[in-house]
Amino acid sequence: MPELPEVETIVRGLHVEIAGRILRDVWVRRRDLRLPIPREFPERVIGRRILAVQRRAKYLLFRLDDPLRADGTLILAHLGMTGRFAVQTPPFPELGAHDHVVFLTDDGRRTTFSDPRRFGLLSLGYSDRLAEHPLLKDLGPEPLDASWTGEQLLGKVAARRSPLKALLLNQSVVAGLGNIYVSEALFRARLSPLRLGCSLKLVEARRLVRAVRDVLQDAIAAGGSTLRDYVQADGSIGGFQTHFSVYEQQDQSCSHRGCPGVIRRIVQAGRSTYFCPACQR
DNA sequence: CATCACACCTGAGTGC
DNA sequence: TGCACTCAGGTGTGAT
Repeated sequence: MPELPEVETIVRGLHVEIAGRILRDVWVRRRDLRLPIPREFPERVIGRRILAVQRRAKYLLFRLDDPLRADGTLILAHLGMTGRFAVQTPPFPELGAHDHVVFLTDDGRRTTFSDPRRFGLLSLGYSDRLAEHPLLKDLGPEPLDASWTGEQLLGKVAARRSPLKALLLNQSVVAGLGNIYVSEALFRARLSPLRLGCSLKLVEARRLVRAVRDVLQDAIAAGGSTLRDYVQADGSIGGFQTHFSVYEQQDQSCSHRGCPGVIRRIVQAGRSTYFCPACQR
């Protein structure tokens, strides 16, 4: 489900709600997510204070204080397709079959991690060794960082014979994009998802970088996109799904000024791609 | 490498 | 109502 804008929205909401709180108890009701939750998870986090909630790619990072380390422990979470975090205030609703982990905080509230499909994960790491973490070490640059440039992108894809769609989905090329925002960014950059990496010119790579950044920023400003499962930390839905230019817009006319094209849906590597064959070249 | 099929798992929607 | 089937914001593996 959640791509960078959805994760960023949830992270910001969680930071406001639970940063500064102490974890009084943690219930792991089901361990077998995409990766098993470590057995020592509760003992490692109970009693710790949440210092901050941050994001790297599509991972949520909960930084915890830790009297045993100069720079502490952290919880890594990935939402997969259907994962969600919800901060709840008493009286608490009954827990459901998909509420796999419950965090009780010292303010009397609780935060639940739910994930019907169990493609998500919860793991542990150390703040001072983030870059070496097995789940993070191969991730590419953050697209919203100023250090990610057209030159940087071109350096990664110039020798590749994969289509741009696949390259942008590849988290080691650039981190955080998923199926929605790849289609949307390629549309804004007027580049065909079928173009191969090795065909990209510098001006096009720069255009693509700008388009990726613009669409991600617009989506974050709208609180992300809700198709089916995604909700913000407070349970409200996102707003960007009404701004899609191409995603799930097949047979609609192209929204680029003066373009006579019609949006098409194709399948690349088993996943839907939406684009305008007329203006995306 | 690159591409594809397939796997993980559940729920929603559709057509008969 | 039931059943079969398709599809879904992700990621990883193994075959070719």
